[in-house]
Amino acid sequence: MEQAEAELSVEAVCQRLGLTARTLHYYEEIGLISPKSRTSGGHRLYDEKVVGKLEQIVRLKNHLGYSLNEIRHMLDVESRLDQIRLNADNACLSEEIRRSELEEAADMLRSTLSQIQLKMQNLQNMKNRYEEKLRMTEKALETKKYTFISQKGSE
Amino acid sequence: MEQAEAELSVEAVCQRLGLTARTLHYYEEIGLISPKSRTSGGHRLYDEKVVGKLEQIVRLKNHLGYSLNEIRHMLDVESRLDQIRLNADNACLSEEIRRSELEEAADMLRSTLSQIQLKMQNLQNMKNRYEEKLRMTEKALETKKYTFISQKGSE
DNA sequence: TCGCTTCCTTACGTTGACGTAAGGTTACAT
DNA sequence: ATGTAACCTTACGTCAACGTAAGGAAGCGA
Repeated sequence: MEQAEAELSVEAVCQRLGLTARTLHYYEEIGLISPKSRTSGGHRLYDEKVVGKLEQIVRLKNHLGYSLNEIRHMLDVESRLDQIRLNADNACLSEEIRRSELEEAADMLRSTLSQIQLKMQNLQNMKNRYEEKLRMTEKALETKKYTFISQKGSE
Repeated sequence: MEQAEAELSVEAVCQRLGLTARTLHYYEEIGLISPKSRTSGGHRLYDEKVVGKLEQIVRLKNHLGYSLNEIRHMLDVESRLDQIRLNADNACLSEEIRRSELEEAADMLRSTLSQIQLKMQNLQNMKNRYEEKLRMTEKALETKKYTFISQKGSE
């Protein structure tokens, strides 16, 4: 189906995402990512899937303030969901086991979603707060402008 | 105007916010907060203003993932704005200086707001993503339920 | 094959945000 | 006055998330 994807070197991935090699190694150490393969000499080779994962990691970490532990947890849930979906129509485990896995995943998703909801509320509050402050500051600047002008040369 | 506010001990503040004394000390060390006064023996006394500030710090840190450095920066901008507003109608500095301070503050506010905007977008994306996953998981559970029922006792 | 760059592993260093322990002082109820 | 709980300062410990340096192997264009 997919024709052999381009294999990305460490450098290529780092440049595209603004990360360092050390960061990739570290994320691999703690089980967040792993290279698709290695060269005969042991050099890591990544694919586009890893790049997408890394993008998500960066967003979750930098913009949303999740720790790498939390992120791993979230990614684990996602991959387990994919896993379940994969062998859903395919080979079959016990119905009960599959059910409980799905329930667990759903719970995690709901909890994550409520966390996100909370964060959004906080962000909205912050936004309102700072917008108000900005309005006041701009208003102050407006009035100052007038006094400034009227001082320099009236009319 | 304000009648002497209740003075809060370290313990009182910590209990209300779920923080430790060490945290208060640390925040004081790095210039985030400071006690309103001290007892003759050197014990710290806080007021309600500090509590509000701490609440904001906690929100910015835990929910929005800002570092204490970034937070100090934001609080600095806010307090400088208050400062400007205070001696706005009161004693007067040079108009130009005041203007440039206001401009600077406005810039910082705008940059902070755009950061917040970005975070909200990211959060919205995450939310959509996880809602979709949740929907699919729930759908899977629904269909499983039927097969489960029809297996056990049809009708 | 040579030279240069990229990459490997191993391992110690660093920074932020506190935790924790020590040794002594202050506040307050009895 | 006294016990004890809360507090003080000083200082070393810790954990996450990498940075950085060392010494050597792999890739690769000329």
